[in-house]
Amino acid sequence: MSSEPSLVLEPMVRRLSYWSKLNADDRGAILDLPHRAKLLERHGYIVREGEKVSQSCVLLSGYAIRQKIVAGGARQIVAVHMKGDLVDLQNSFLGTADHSVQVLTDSQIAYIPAEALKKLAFDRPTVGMALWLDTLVDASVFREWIANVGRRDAHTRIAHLLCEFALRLKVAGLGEATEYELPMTQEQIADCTGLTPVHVNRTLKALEVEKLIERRSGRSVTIGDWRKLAAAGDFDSTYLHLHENEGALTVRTPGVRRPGRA
Amino acid sequence: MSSEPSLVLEPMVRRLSYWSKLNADDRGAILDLPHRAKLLERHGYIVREGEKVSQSCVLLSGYAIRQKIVAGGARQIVAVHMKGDLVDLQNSFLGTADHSVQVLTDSQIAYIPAEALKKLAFDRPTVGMALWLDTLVDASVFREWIANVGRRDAHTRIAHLLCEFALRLKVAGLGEATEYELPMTQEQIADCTGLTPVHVNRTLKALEVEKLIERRSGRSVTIGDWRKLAAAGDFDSTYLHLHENEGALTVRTPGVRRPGRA
DNA sequence: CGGGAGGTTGACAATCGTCAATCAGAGTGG
DNA sequence: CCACTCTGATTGACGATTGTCAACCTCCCG
Repeated sequence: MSSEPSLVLEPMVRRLSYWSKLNADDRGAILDLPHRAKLLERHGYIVREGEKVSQSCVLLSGYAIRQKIVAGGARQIVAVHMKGDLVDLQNSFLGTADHSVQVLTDSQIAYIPAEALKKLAFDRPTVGMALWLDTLVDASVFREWIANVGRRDAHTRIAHLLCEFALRLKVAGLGEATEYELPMTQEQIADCTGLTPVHVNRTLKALEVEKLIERRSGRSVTIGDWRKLAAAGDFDSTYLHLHENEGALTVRTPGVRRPGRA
Repeated sequence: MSSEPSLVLEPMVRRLSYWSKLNADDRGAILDLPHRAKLLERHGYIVREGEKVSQSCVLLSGYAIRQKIVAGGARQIVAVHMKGDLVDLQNSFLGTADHSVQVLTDSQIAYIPAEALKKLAFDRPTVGMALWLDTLVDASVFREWIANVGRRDAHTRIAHLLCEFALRLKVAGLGEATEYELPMTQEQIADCTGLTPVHVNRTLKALEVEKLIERRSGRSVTIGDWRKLAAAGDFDSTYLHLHENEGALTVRTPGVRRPGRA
């Protein structure tokens, strides 16, 4: 750690601190990572599917999504990211991007060479483990999304998504869990949930009529009754692997097994 | 490497060698990992959702699945694993299992303490990187499954699954890519694809009528025309991150973008 | 030979998609 | 300040992919 480390990568430090106790040297080493900051406009691509990638990317502000396009042109969003998230470890270590990453809003990002990140990971096991855990939690969220899209109906599916955002925004320090600004259009929600925009619209309306959520101007969402919404969304925060206290909003639904399944 | 390393963990060495060039010391270190081998009977659980986990697990023979149960008892299978796969890095490093892992057939497994694995990973960066890449590829497969379940119709979805198995079995050295024994019942295929067993049955029949696959006694599947099946399944092997030559069976479907998507 | 798991098939229901029109709000330029 | 435009939200009518229910069949195994 020479002289004055830039504080640009601070959100990344914050994020990784969540998984491991980092000492001053660890933090310094992260802040000292070579990086290239950039302001990306709404709808800009961080990476495109199929590209060769050698840089990783941290989201410093704004929102981003990962998406895949299937035959026929339909889109599936496979993840949503917010401030501090390492949005491209996945692609960069594997060399070829198997999906695209796009920002939803004007966003500040910082590119970090994958090699530098790799070196840091193995020079400092504490940081390395934090990075690894970060990717493992991403994977856990992917699994939950498979279940969400595969085995829940539209109503449950959207309620689940709203619960996930609520908790993640709170953990990221971006707002209250029960009232937040959803950075997505209904079409984008549809692409997260494997539904159509029309059906999303109807389902949101239904959730509002049931008083599980309220909507005002723009895309603000207020959760009327967290417990009811979590129950409606079959939401159990275990998969987010939050620290004890932060999953507190959660309702645990005991897993009822369908009788007679091998 | 002391005396005679046991060869029990050989499938794990083979698997990790796929991602990094391991030297003799690396291989020796892996084989020397403390482990407890076990024969698990069909339908046995390696881990159950919600349990505390401190052991990782390697599949030495047989097949295993990861699954989640949603409200109402429906099951979603989120991954299928075969010989050599590290089936529980995901759960063990995170401490609490967010999903269950179950073997489909009688299988030999070996438990490895997560701590030992972690130590190995950071003592030997080459091995560490291989382990990390292994988890990143798992994550890539999860993403593809989200897209599969979210945005493809039943016909495409099942064709895609059959293609994935074909390639993975071949890479694992478990058979020819164009003819293999599917270790799953139709109900399990349904749980992989978010469909019902009845619909899976009809869809398989349709694939057979179209001569994309043949079925004989038991669950053997023969792929009639790989290119056609891959096209029908919108299958592009990029997401498996195989080495150049091994994705050769693949057909690349150029991503047609739906017009006018933000 | 009986039992059971899994595979097949038909009739019918429903969730969700498609198509298309209309509406509301934000930004832009004259 | 006010048309104009564009994106996104909303709604209705209708259609289809997929689910449900239930029966029956087939094979395997003790």
